[in-house]
Order: sequence, then structure tokens, then C-alpha cells
Amino acid sequence: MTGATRARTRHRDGIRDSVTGEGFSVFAADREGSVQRGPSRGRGQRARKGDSMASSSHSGAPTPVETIRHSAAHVMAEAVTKLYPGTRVGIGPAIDDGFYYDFQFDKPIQPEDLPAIEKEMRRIIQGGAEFRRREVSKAEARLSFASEPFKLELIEGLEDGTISLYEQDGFTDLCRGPHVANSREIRTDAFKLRSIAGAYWRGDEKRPMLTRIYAYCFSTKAELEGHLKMLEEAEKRDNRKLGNELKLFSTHEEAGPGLIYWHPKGGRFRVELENWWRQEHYANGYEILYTPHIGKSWLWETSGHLGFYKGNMYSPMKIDEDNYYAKPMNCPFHIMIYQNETHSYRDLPLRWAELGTVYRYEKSGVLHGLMRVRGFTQDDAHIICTPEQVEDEILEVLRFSLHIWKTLGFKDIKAYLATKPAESVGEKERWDTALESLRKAVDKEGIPYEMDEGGGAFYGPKIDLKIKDAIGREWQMTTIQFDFNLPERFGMEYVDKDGLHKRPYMVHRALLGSIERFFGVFIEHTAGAFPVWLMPDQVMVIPVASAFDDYAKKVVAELRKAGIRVSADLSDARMNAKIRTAQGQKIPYMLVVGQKEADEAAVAVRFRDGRDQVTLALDEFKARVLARIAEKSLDL
RNA sequence: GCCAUCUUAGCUCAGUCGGUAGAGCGCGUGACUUGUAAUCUCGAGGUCCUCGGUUCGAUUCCGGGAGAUGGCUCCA
Repeated sequence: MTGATRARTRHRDGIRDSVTGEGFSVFAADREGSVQRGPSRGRGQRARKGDSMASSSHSGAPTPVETIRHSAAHVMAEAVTKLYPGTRVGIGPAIDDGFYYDFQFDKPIQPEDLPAIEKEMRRIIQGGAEFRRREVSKAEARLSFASEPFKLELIEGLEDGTISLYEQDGFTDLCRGPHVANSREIRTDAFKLRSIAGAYWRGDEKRPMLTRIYAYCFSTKAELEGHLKMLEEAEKRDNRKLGNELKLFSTHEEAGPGLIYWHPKGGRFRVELENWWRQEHYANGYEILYTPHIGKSWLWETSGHLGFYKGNMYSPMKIDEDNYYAKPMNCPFHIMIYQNETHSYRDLPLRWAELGTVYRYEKSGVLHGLMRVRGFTQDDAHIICTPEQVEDEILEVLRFSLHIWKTLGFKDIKAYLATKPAESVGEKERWDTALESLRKAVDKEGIPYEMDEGGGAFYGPKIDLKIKDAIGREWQMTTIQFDFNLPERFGMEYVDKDGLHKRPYMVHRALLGSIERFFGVFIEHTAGAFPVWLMPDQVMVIPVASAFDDYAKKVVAELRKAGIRVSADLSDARMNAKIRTAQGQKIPYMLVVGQKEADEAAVAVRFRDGRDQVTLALDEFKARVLARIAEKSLDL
């Protein structure tokens, strides 16, 4: 994989970056995401300084790839305004894998128009345009951009004093810079216009929608090619495509978009995963709860959801004169259980987990396969503890989470520590101690972390974990969040040693995040070739000819008795076709059986990963598979 | 929700310059009885997303709607 594809947020064409991939937030109203979301880049992780693997363009010091991208954006704006006179320009920054520029066209343009723009850009680049910086007063700037309403607005937002302009080839843009000295530093074979998209001016849906042209852009051709290759690979692994091919799940627009139907094979996966999840939780001192799917409105008024989160909740249903809401979160229900009795400090910490299915309204335009849905199951838990316990509890959660990810085969994990935003609840002291306990935990576990200043939810600081998948994309999965708000709002208490009633600390956490989204990420990470223990079909027996169907059935019976998920392909297709089908279904072991095997009570094992096949005694094979399953082995 | 593109068989896609449609895979059937990635035969299967308009006639052109896909944070 090239440096370029290694660069931070590798996201497929299909999924946009987002800061919102939060595991869950109690009040996510200020962000649009919830548990779902594509590969995400946290706030502390903008591409600003990154991608420093920029290589030297031609002579002299290396030009950071960001500068190249930004300059290429100017070149594109020049090309567009030349080809479409009268087009108003917006902004054109560098982004993770290239750049974009926002325009307001008189007539809409089509994707077919991109090649012409690209061609004009190449012409400009090869013409060797010099980039010149010029500093002017605000008044002068206003004059130069008299016909550019968006630029004028930007100018008004700037501080008084000098304003810098960059000019190349007669095209002037309001810009802070820096830029390449000469357009030739942009490689004509290292960028590619990607797509046209609508984008609200300044991201505000009340402002006009501009036309955004996206482009990939790197320092070298090899990096661009590497990136395109990664995107191609991502497309092959697309959870929607594999979900269909491997018969794992479906969605049904006619029955409601954004809702997942788990098919038998997806169901096998999920049951295995959840059984393991439950086992692990009991082993780690959790208790498992089940709570209702709907609840009366006072719960959501008290929690604050109806104030902050209403837009993401489904409309209420009236039952016996009361309004009930489908739950967008599980927390109020867990609190109801807590409030059912008086708690002593001796009861704490309480670790309560639930695979809780929640419903959240998501705008139709953001729905995406398993990654962004309207109904999903959180692997949610709430830890209720004393202030003294919180540090250990956080460390425990972090350890637990790492154990989970390691078992599932994810090694590359980063943490993001989000601190107090401007608007927040809870005394500063609590924030400080909470943050300190988060920091100590990541330090102790030796996980690399970045700070996300002001990125916490208003109700408390948090740690998010991002995992890197097999093709280098990062996904925000685990979230561990302090909550100073709900204990207050619901008046949660415990009786301490000194007989005083005190407020407990509450920590929300989700490890996998959403079972649906995790499934999507896992499908893409493994390309559908799950580890044996999670594979819906673990073994396929393939007789070389129908004369050996009986032996194939015997093999199936024997393995099935041992609890292995196995079947035989007794269709009248050729053996080669059966192998092909089983391989396409990513079945880990294909057992080819004929006269030889029948005579010796053996099986010829063909592995999904293409390693050399081996012939084993049936007992031996059985023992091997059972061991792999028991160990949750990632190997076959 | 907004912008752009798209919606034809279970899946992947052709096609009709306006005269109601095809392939491959899959499924069913018959034959063949095979040693590590596709055996051959025949057949079933479509309100061409939906509603309306134009037209003698619309899957095709126009408009409304639904859904899908790519975007809608990246600050000059």
C-alpha cells in the first residue's frame, strides 16, 4: 500500500468523512451523527498538517501535498471561470485526498463537463503559471471582488488590516496561502476530478446551495494510483454488495428505508457475536439488562432528549392519553432500574449492559447500507460508580474494549480525548478529574491518542477509539463518555459511608457501537471472509461425483454432531462449479471427497485462503476446526 | 430535507431515434457422472419504480412523487 493510501481517513468514494461517528451521544443534536457513520476523522484529526509524505515535486524543497492541493484548487477555479464566464466562486480548500471548490453556476453542469475542465487545468498547469501573493487593504479587496458575492461575504468576516490575494495567470483569488511558486509543481498525472456534489454555502442549509467539484490530488502519480486502487478495493468490499452476495442482510425500501433485515446467514453471525459479547460481559463484571422499546414522554423530557434531540426522534404514539416515544437511547431505562431501590456505596460500581435496539430518525439522504440506518442495536452499557472508583472503571472499560478489538482482529487503534466545550454542564473540577482519569487510562494502556479540544459533549468528556481496517480506513467505534447531566436530571443518588446522599458518576460506553454498523465495518474489513467462529457456513462438503453423496452425508453428520456448521453440496453441478460457489461464499473449508477419502475415512481440505490443500483423517479435521472455533482463531 | 445522477427479470446490465423488451448469472427441467474456481439442453420469470400530462400509441418525451447512489464539517 502506498503512503497515500496509508494516509489518515481513507474513505471509499461512498462514504464521506465525518466528525460525527460518535458511538453515541446522549444529546447529539449539535452533531448530526450517532452511532453510525462512515470512516471518520475526529475533530482533532483534520488533515491540515497531515499527509506529509508529500514528495518533492521538482526542484528545491519538497512542496507539502496540501499546498499542491490548494494550488490545484485555484487552477480549477481559473479553468471553470474561463470555461463558464460569470460563474461565482466560493471556497476551495485542500481536503484529505485532494481538494474541492464550490461554485455557483448560471446553468447547472453535468459530470460530463468534468473532462473539459480537467483538460483546461492541464493546459494552465503546463503553461507554467506563477503564483503571486499581493497584500491589499480591505477596501481594495472589496473592489476587486465586487462581482463575487461569496468572496465579499468572506472579506467582511476578516479582521481589518491587510488581506492577501493570490494571482496566477490572470486569475485572482482571496487566499491566505501558501501556494506553490509555479503551477508546474502540480503534477498533471497526479490529480483527477472526481465528482460533482451540492454543498450549502458555509455548510448552512439555510444558505444557497453551491455546486462543489471534488478532485483527488497527490504529489505523485504513484500516490494517486495507489489511492484509486484502494477505492477500487473498497468498492469490492462494499457491505451492501457483499451483504447481498453472501446473503447476510437486506433492506426494503417498500417496508421502510434504513431498516435492516438480517437473513439466516447474517443471523448466524449475529448470534455468535452476541453470545460471545454476553459471555465477555459476565466475565468482566457486567450484568445484562433488557428494557422496553418505548416509554412515556416525561422520561425524554427529564433526560432532555425532547429538548435537544427531538429532530432525531420518531413522532410519539398516543396510548391511553399518554405520549410514548420509541427510544433513541437506552439510558433513561437503565436509570429507571437504578431508581427502583436505594443504593449504598457498597453496591457500586454497577456495570449494566444491554444490547438495546434504538430508533433514530435520520434524513433519507444520509442512509447508507449497514453504516447509517434508522433502527439499530447498541452494545450499550452504563457504569454507575463513586467518584473514587471512576478511574479504575475507565481503565477497565478501555482494557475490555481493546480485548474485544484484538479478538476480532483489529490491531491498529487510536484514541481521541475530547475535552470541555464552551457550552457545558457540570463544575469544572468534575470535568478535570474526569478528563484526568480518561488520560491516565489511555496512558496506562499505551494507546496513542490525540486531544480533541472542546470536542466533548456538553454533558461530559469522552474517549473515542478509532480502529483501522484492512485497507487502511479508520472507523470510530468505541466511545466512553462521562455524563454529568443525567444523574443530575434524574436525581440519582447513593448513600455513602458517612450516611450522606451523594450523586454517583455515570459513564456511558459502547464498544462495538451499533451491531449493524459493526457488521458493516467487519464485512468490509474481512471482505466477507469472517474468522471461522463467526462464519455462517464453516464447512462445505463436495463429493467429486454423486456416487460419493453418501460418504459426503456421513461427513456432514459427523461434523454437525460436533456443532460445526456444515453442509454438503449435492446438486448435480460439476465439482469445479461447486468449489467455485463455495469459494465465492467465502466458506473457510471445502472438503472434497471421493473414493480415496471414503476408503480412508478422510477428507481433502481445500482452504478459502488458497493455501495448499491437505488430506486429513476426518477426526483430525474435526479436531482442527473445533480448536479454531474455540480459540476464535483468525487463522484457518 | 437540499444539489447532482440514477431506477428495465431474484442479481449484474443491454435496449427501444415513441409501436409494451433482451443477455449473462441465479432458479426450475432433462441429459451427462466428473478429483480442486463455471458441463450441456430446454423452460419459467418483467404493471421497464410510481402517479399524472403530451400523443392514435409512453418503458422511452415532459411534470409531480418514492427510493437508491455521490455529496451537503474541512474556510478566504
